Amino acid sequence: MEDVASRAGVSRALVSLVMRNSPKVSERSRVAVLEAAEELGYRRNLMAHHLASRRTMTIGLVLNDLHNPFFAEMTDGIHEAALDAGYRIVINTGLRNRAGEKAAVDTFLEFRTDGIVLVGSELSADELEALASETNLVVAARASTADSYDTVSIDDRLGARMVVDHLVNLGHRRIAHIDGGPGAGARKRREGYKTAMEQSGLSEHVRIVAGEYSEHAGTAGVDQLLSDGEIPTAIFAANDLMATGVLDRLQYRGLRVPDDVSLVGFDNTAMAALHQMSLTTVDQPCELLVRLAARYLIERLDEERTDAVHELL
Amino acid sequence: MEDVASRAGVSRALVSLVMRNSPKVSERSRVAVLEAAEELGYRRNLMAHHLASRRTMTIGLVLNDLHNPFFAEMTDGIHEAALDAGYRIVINTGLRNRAGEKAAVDTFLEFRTDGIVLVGSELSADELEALASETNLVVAARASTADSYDTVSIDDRLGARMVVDHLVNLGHRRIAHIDGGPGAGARKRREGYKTAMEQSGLSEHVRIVAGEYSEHAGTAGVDQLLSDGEIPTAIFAANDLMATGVLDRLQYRGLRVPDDVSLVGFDNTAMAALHQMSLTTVDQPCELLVRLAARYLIERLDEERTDAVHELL
DNA sequence: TGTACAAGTTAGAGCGCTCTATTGATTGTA
DNA sequence: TACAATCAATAGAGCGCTCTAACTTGTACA
Repeated sequence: MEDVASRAGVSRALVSLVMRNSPKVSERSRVAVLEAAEELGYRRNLMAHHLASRRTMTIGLVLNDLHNPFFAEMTDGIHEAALDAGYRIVINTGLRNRAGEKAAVDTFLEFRTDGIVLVGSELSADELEALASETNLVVAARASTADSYDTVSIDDRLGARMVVDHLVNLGHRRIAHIDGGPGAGARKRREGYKTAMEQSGLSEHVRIVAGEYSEHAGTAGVDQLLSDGEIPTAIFAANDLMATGVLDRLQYRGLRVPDDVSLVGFDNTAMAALHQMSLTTVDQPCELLVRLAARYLIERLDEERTDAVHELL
Repeated sequence: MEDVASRAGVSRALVSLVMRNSPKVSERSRVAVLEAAEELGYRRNLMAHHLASRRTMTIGLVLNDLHNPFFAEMTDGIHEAALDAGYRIVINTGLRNRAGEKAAVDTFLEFRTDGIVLVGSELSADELEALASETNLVVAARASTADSYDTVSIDDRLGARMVVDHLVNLGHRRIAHIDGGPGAGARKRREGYKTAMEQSGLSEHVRIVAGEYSEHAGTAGVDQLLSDGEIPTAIFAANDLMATGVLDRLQYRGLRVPDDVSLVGFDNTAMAALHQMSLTTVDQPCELLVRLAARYLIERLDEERTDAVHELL
């Protein structure tokens, strides 16, 4: 910066102003500085910039599992929303386990990103509280009423109920559920399923198989459902990724969908829309979810809002 | 750090040593410092750390398109390889266009990541050279002979030839190709297809439809193939993501796969293995590709190798 | 008792930038 | 012509850490 300054015949401070697009620089100086920088191949050092300004203009995005298209689909929306507000996004993946998620979060805390957006977090309520006390936090796709961070989520319970109602209307009674284990929203989907079954007078048919948000859990779930007891006429998989595994396994075992067994997923990923899948599923408005998440975080950053917002879609 | 130091009854420098796990700190001091840090909720500032040490121990990973499972599948491998060597990974997506990729790269350059791994880059040879002169660079899934950066890639031409040979062996003659446009390796796959067709005496049946590495290009490609001329008996899609679109569209148009039309993809993503897809495809050893990429970058960083390595799988 | 050496610790400069307060030049107004 | 107001530019301290070189201790040995 010193070199650029002397080459342009100005002070170091002025170079700094030019690099930050300050309006109070004469056109003449601006051009001189930019030319000098170009000639010297100067590129400002973000480390130093951030250290001195105490802002990084960067948002850390932690995605639970990049293998799940649901998360991949979220990146575009948040990228745009952030860019519009002058922020940049850096992504890290939780590798679908809490330790991985913590490591991802720690990276961002040490990098001092201005805020963090967690999508589909598996952290406990206490851990989220602790995190919120250290940075600006928005949690997407996982509801909460905490007052130290914002959340944007969908009504998982309602979604599950819609699935059950839909299947019941089609005449199904033996409706099984393969759950999402520790996954975000999984508990509520399970509870929603259970409540809806009971309210439809199908308590005796409630059948829940333990799983997680992965394809493999879907295949394993099918094996378990077929190995003991009566074969259900419909399966409600806790998310689309799992449903993919379920579909695959059912066909492998010689069962046709939907002729022999009906299948419903959750998330409405692009995958579900494919002809060869034609999966009935519950739509999660990814795009909206993530745009709102970005907006709330930016509100915290730019308008210094501190009271929590909780939006349930 | 000053506060932690005085609370632990040591100097700031010692706290720094503890934070960096230096071996030359007595157990007594280490414990005292860690306790003090814990009590004060101290977390070292990576910005300052990196500024002072001139190392970030971070590798920037630029993935061309997160929607493509091929890229998502690469993250796990590189994460592990990096972690083993004490580096961390930060991801950015190129949003499948050059401007987006440049922005992603610029972020990393300004952050001063120790090196950058580009997967499926669409940048020009000149741009890559320029980039390599500013940082340590490894390019995966895109071959080159440049001597300023390393590459790890597969033989796209051979892959394409294998596809054609396979289809010819099945008796196909009207084999069409929907290409990957500006995508990494797309040109070579196209050329490989063309050469193989010619060598099989099928020059007159060479038919290439312009596309790109996206699902939508697959559907559009099918529409074009069906709208004019004779319907091909086999379609070679430049990658699996495209093949998904092709499959979807063929079924929509009432054509069965493989009964009416054979389909082959490229990449061997998890998607292709699904029963309802059962896609014939060309395997790209993602895991290996990315592990080697990480290894070569780390060699540059830790062993200060500067001559280029080019590995063709 | 003195010296040598290793292990543990520390002072202080420096990494590359920003930001506040201040100066100097220019313009507008009484 | 004098003074205030405005704009552009700058000096210099400071962001939170690392790193070199120097300084203490404690132990071993002559």
